[in-house]
Amino acid sequence: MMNVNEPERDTAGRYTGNAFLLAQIGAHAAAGFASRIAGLDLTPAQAGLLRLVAWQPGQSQQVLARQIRTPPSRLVLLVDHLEERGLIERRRNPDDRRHHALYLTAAGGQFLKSRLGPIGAAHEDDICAALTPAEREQLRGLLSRIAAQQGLIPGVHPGYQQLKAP
Amino acid sequence: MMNVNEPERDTAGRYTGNAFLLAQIGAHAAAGFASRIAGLDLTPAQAGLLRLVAWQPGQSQQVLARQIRTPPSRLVLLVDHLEERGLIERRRNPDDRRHHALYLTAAGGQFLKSRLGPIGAAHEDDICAALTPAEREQLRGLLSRIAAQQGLIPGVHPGYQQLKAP
DNA sequence: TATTGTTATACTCTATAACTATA
DNA sequence: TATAGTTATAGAGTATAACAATA
Repeated sequence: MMNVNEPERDTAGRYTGNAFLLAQIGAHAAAGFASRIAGLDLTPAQAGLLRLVAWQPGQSQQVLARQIRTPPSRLVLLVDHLEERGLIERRRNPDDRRHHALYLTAAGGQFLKSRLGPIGAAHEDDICAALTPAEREQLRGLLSRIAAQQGLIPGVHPGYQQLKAP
Repeated sequence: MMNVNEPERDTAGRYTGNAFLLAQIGAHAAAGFASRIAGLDLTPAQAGLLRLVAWQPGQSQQVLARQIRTPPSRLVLLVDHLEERGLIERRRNPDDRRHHALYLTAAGGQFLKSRLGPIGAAHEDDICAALTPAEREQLRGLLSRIAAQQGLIPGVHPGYQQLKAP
């Protein structure tokens, strides 16, 4: 068995451990997705927020900002863009008028279903082109367990915020 | 079987396809690695370049810049930092004095082996904590095939450059 | 004139901090 | 006084373009 103190390397000495492959393929997948949705005038962060609002309608901006680990000031700009396009809307909470609850509009729901959905499916199919359906399921199982063990929130992609060294 | 035109979602409607999981876990792994090597005063890009020079000694900056898809002007700063620390060195090519060939120094080789290596191994072990040794091998097989099919260069992590829409 | 490496400039993105309004 | 959201400012990081040396 391989020495656990040495990272895996191929015959040319290049590092090919799972962590490296995940980072490499993950960046590739993220870049590919960004490229696909650029035609929709959306950044990955905006698309992620749109999905988040769809899953959790009525949340305040503060709550959402904490979930994706981004400063509230950045969230404002993301929300601005989506609201200007009519995909989501801010509604003032009558009980506490400081809060802006976010909701998906009808157009936003339609956009999510007819535009973003197919793009996500095509992207998924492209990334997994090398694998059989059974292998894709197998991969999902392994990745899901890693994500759960690492404490990642399902469906929530934190913007690449830099982590302070402890 | 699942409709291939619909992305995979969990019971709460959250997107959990392989492409999303790869991007999510990949960003998490990259951030974790960045955090680990921050104590060594290295960025991921600098660490990647250091490894690249170790694998391919004597290459010109132009060639290396093309490989990691970064502008030559950015490479200059990365090389500057590594050279100031004595980990790599520029040598003028006597045949064509325009070229600066890059080589690992003895200190650089030592650093790679005794500092970066153990950190990479510990990181690998952390990311794969949820999996058995057999499952880690299984994952490596699946990921390697995806990387090959997607045309990713083994061991080369392109800095997160933005891809222009086609 | 073309190419390598470098430097200079400008731009984008993000975070920090000040500000307004509500409570 | 404290909190939600917003706006303003500043900083880091990166790319584009100008530049100097060499061919």
